[in-house]
Amino acid sequence: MEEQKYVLENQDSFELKHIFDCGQCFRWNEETDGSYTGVFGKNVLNVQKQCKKIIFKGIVDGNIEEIVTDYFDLNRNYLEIKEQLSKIDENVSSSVKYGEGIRILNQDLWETIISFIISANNNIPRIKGIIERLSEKYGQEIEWNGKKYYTFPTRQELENVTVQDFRNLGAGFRDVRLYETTHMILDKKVDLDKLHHEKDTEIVREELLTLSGVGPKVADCILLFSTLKRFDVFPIDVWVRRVMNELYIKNPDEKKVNKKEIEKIALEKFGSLEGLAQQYLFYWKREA
DNA sequence: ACCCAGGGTCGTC
DNA sequence: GACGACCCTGGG
Repeated sequence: MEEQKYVLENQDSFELKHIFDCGQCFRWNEETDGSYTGVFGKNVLNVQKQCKKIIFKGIVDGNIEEIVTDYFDLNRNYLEIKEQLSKIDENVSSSVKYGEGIRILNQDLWETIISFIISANNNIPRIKGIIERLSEKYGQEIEWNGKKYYTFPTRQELENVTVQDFRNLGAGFRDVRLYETTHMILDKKVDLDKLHHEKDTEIVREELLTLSGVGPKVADCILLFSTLKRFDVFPIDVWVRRVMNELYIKNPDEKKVNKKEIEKIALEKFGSLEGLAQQYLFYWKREA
């Protein structure tokens, strides 16, 4: 395939570091020139920002403008969202200012499910390593500029992968979960296409929770970061627990903070934008 | 050397 | 509903 290029001018709310380091994705890496390269779908893409210009180029399966517009959520008005969130209080306002260039990517549902099962009780360097090895071993190779990249394996490509194979990739105790979930999806015990057509977030959530290795936190991440794209969820991890406690609850023993209490406050304060609020607060707290 | 924590989930009580 | 166990890696 031929390299394609697309240039975007005067795009607001688009900072590479904010988008790729806010914890929503695991396959984007910074180059020495400050640009980022990543693999998604059958695409290998490099993104760089020069002043107000954003330059996308790479090996892309389809029309680059359409693919980029969809993946980077370019049709959504983030200025309006940020304005609404900033009205809530000083803290949210600071966090929004800090991560003003965040965009929530439209990532493939299957890839997001597997990636966040791997993320459980794990750290980011290791998560990235496992996903990279998984792709190298079972995905398709794409060569670009003399470098080799690998697509994230499809569910069919993982059909014959054993529990031990997952363990050998370094997945640890998540091996069984990955195996079971892969087969539940292959057997359509959970039908990913149907999930996209279901409107009620709570029903989709219940369905995701039947997957092995998917608990409340992982389910919410899948809902927020994949093409399911729900903002009425609030993934609670150690960082969000920390920041919510510091800002609103102020319990001296952070671990004792009740999840229900966090959820209640989040819903009251952030309403239907709670997923986005979570992301700004998470990025703010974890980076600073 | 040793301990701890990391974008949690699961089985057991 | 609370509690410990779980694989593995990096950092103090």
